[in-house]
Amino acid sequence: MPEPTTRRGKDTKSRIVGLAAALMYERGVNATSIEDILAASGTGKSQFYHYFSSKEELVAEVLGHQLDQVLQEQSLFPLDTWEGISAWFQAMVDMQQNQRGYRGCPLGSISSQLLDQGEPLRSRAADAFTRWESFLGDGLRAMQVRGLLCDDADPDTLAESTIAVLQGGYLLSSTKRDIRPMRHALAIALSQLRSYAPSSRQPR
Amino acid sequence: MPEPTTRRGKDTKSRIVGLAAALMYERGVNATSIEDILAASGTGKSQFYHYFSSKEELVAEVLGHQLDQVLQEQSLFPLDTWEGISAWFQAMVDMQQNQRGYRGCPLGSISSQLLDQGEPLRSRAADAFTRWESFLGDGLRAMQVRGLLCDDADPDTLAESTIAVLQGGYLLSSTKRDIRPMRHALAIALSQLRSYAPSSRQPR
DNA sequence: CAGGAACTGTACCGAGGAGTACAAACGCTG
DNA sequence: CAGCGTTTGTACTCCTCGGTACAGTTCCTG
Repeated sequence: MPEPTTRRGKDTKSRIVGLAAALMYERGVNATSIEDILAASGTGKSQFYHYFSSKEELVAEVLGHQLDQVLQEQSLFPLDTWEGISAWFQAMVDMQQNQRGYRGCPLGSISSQLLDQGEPLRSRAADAFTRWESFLGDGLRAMQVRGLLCDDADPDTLAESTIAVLQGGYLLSSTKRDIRPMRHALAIALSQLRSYAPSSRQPR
Repeated sequence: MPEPTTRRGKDTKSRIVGLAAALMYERGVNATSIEDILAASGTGKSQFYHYFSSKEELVAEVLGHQLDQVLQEQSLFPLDTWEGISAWFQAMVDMQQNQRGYRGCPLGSISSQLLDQGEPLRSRAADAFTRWESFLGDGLRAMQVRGLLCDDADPDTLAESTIAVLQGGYLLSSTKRDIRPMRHALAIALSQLRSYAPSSRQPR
């Protein structure tokens, strides 16, 4: 629990979190032992328990790390234009199929594994999703101000639904090792958003 | 691996699978030990290893059991009418919030936990989803024949997308312990389906 | 160049869980 | 009722993994 003060300490701790995130993303949270992480990061147990009181605490930090990753990737796209959103969707499809090899959403896959891990972790996962959504919600709000989105659209609800649909696509695509469910899910999400564009005014 | 021949044997095996399914659904696959299952079902280890060669084989059977449950629930609704689909969606929302206490989709939650459990289980989960989808796909095809769905709609793709959106709703709602994401996701799924109804003919 | 705090190495402990051994009991068939 | 395959009870082994103990090293500060 003591935060590292020296450069060396900070480096060690962040190396542990980074490697833990990568391994847990690949193999799953439960299938990743502390010792795996320490071996991969070239550190010893005493370092680990110097910075983390338990595995649970590590998982909490990994969750935050994954959220940061997701937000960082997302910040490459201007989520306050239709083109930006389309590009973001397309990029997620490309990554899932190429770099990621159908391993799912970096945030979603870990979150789903925390549902049965007791209360503190579950609510942290919920917070992570909410923060992700508010990023997208902010973009949608900006579009609303500029008249790209109807005034009666609720940006936060739209954002939440979009992330939900996205997660469903990730799950099916990971399970089937087939990019199509994700592509179709994102197409649905986009058409849902677009149905709130003032031009294509359909009654819902 | 020997299938039980006597009534007593069949009963024991199915009791094990049923209890295992319930416990794994509640606590997660990894958090459910063989001994937990045996204690709950009042059986001993020798029975277990008489009927299953490993925990992995048990999990495979549990997956099939959950698929059966889902298909059985679903068969209560006529999935070849708009009313039937609406009622089915509504029932899932109600169950998730009441009986199930936000524990997710009986099939989806276990499937997501099998992604990192190696190849045989992952592909079995994929098959389970596919079989679920074809159930819905059959209903949509029937609607198509009766003119309730456009001819240019692809029932199987629509079914897959619907299940994907549904899973995303389940995940967000379980994580947040809030029924709204699931309700909104299902609303999106329904409006997506309805957009293929001949009456409300919008270009996509 | 002390001296102490931050950091690191290594050996160990205890719990739990998957899987095995082996013997006993059941129940159908002849 | 004798015999044999099916089913069941119990005790045990082996191993992994989270967590602890304790000693050693680094490195900044005065």
